[in-house]
Amino acid sequence: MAGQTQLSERKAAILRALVRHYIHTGEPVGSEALATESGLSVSSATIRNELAALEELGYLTQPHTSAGRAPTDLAYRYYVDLLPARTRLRDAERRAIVHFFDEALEDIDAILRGTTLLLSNLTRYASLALAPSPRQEAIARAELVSVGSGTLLLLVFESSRVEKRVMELPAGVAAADVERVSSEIAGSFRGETVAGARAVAEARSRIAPQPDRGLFARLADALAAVEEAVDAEHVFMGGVTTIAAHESFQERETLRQIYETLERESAMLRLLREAAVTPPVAVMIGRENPMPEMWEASVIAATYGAAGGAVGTIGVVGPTRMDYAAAMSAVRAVAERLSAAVEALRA
Amino acid sequence: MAGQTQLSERKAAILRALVRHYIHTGEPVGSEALATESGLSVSSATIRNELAALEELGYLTQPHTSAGRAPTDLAYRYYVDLLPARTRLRDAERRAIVHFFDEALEDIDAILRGTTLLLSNLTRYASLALAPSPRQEAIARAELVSVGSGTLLLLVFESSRVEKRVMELPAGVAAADVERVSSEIAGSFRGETVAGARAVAEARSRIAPQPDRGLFARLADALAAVEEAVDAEHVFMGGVTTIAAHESFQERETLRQIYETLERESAMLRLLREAAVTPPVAVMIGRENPMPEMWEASVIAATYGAAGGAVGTIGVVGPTRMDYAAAMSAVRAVAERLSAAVEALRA
DNA sequence: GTCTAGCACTCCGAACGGGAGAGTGCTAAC
DNA sequence: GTTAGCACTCTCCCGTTCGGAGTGCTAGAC
Repeated sequence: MAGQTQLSERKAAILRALVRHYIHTGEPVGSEALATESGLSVSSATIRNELAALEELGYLTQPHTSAGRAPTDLAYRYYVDLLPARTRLRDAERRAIVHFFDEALEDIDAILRGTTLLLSNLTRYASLALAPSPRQEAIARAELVSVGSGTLLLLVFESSRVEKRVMELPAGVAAADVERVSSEIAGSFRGETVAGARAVAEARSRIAPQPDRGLFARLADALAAVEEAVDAEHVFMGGVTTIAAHESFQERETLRQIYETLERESAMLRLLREAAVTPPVAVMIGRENPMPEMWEASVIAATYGAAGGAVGTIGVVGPTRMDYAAAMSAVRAVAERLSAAVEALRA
Repeated sequence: MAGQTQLSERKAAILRALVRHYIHTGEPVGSEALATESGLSVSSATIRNELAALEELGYLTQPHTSAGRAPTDLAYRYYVDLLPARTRLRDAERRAIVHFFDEALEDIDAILRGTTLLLSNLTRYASLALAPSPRQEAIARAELVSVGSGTLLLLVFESSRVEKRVMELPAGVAAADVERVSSEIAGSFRGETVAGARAVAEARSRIAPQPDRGLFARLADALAAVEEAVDAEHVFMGGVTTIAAHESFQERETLRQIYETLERESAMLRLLREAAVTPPVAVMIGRENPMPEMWEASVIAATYGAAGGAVGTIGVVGPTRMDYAAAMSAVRAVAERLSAAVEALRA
């Protein structure tokens, strides 16, 4: 149960070999197999003793007395922490990534949508991408547009992202008033963040003459709503179905819960945010996850973004028995390329 | 195998009772159960004879010789075609629908997103919503906005939908030129459809003086791209996970295929389009579906939209053993309310 | 003291075989 | 045409058996 103890070199070697083996086969590993694979020249009996010790330390579990051992989350954590900082991708993977980013670098949303597909093709896990939040971003254009249904507040950010919000107008506001306020905010919101724009609108809602006053109050409300919505609205997912293929998720219920959690965008938001605090690649294994529904899954995440700009997050979700080495390098490589692509978009 | 034969009244009654029973229990139905439930006063032996005949006609299958019978797609089709045009919703369902549409009638995208959740809560099936394509819709505002990454073509439609497209500018175009063309299209695109706007841009690209000429050519390209993208980009889904709960989808592979198909937006687009040709509610049962991956599933779809405006589609996807009566009335009721809501948005 | 060979033991999972239950098809009588 | 009766078929469940995998322990070797 301790787990913090420094492992002997031999225990470490056995543990590494076991995790590697288990990730590969998915079957509990026996002492015999480890004796040949670990590279140590000791007998299976010795391995058995070490295995019992490792189980005592909390690294391993036994499904039943006469089965081999499987890694616990703690073992995966140990394994991941010792993984080399960067493993080489396969050529095919490199090519897929390069090829993708050579193509259409249109619009950030399109890129991210594509990125999720790329990532889930590379890893065979579900993948997620979070657009950089424009909270910190400067507004390039703000205006009010009259459409059939009412009046639309339109915000265009420097990253070319567009946010819109339908506003209810207070009574007694004429088209000309809307027009006037629209050209006012075109000037006064430009270069501001959403929060800044809201402050401006609030200030004006206190001092402007009617009917502008009421209009500015509504504007402040709409901006507050944009601030709220801005994070949630841009989560992209891809390959969610691929994880159904992994036999770790045999119980329908686990799978259903994971799907359901994936479907709740806000949950994913939180997940990626929490996961991606450790650069360059963050790994969250099984029960390390704050959400109990995801305790059978692991998340690998990395942030991306142009230097000095807002950051977004990408990641994959798979079974705890995951090919961490491969997934981590894939996520990392894609994040790096994606950062470059975002950088290019700004130029 | 024929299936087109007119069924005797008694066969029809038995078939109806069987389908109803099977939808309820999911178990093959025996002659005994039907004898009591069908309302006919005949013995189970008679029913057995009729069942054998119905099987011969292709309406029923037997998992094995000593099991009851289950409906084929043909039986479901027969059952659905005889369903009353409109069945009453439960009070709780009515209330859920009314309640939802009383709330936030903000923005069409938000409504549709909510609608998918509503529908899947009502039916316990996966649900889809397709936004009305703005192909036929009038442009309320068009403009060019300079952002960090380049120039953005921004189109606001009367329904408050916004489409954007990043444009590469030809060499030798100054900010002032963009400005000028932007105010020109603000006037000339207004009230046009996307196709109309493209025609305008094309015409101008032939006769305008440089540098506007090149700019209009790019504009025409961008508008063509918008036309392409406009259908695909607005498919909403909800409750995709709920269908995992239905025991009809026990084989993981079937479920995976369905998920995968649902994930392919273009496939869903096609599906809903094809499904929703028969008003008021279209039903596509099992193998009636053009895509083999969906042969284990049924789709119920209905169109919605403001009178005279573009139509969108909503629908649900569930197992062929589906509560058709309930699902059809739910889809229908939601589509009607949704039409009213869309109508209200326009006013 | 550490390692190892050997062995008894445990447990799972596949294979097997009956027995109950559900439902059929058929036959013969009404 | 309908029905009671019955033999038959098939599945599903349950208990049993049995081989295999892998363990823990002990006693001896280094």
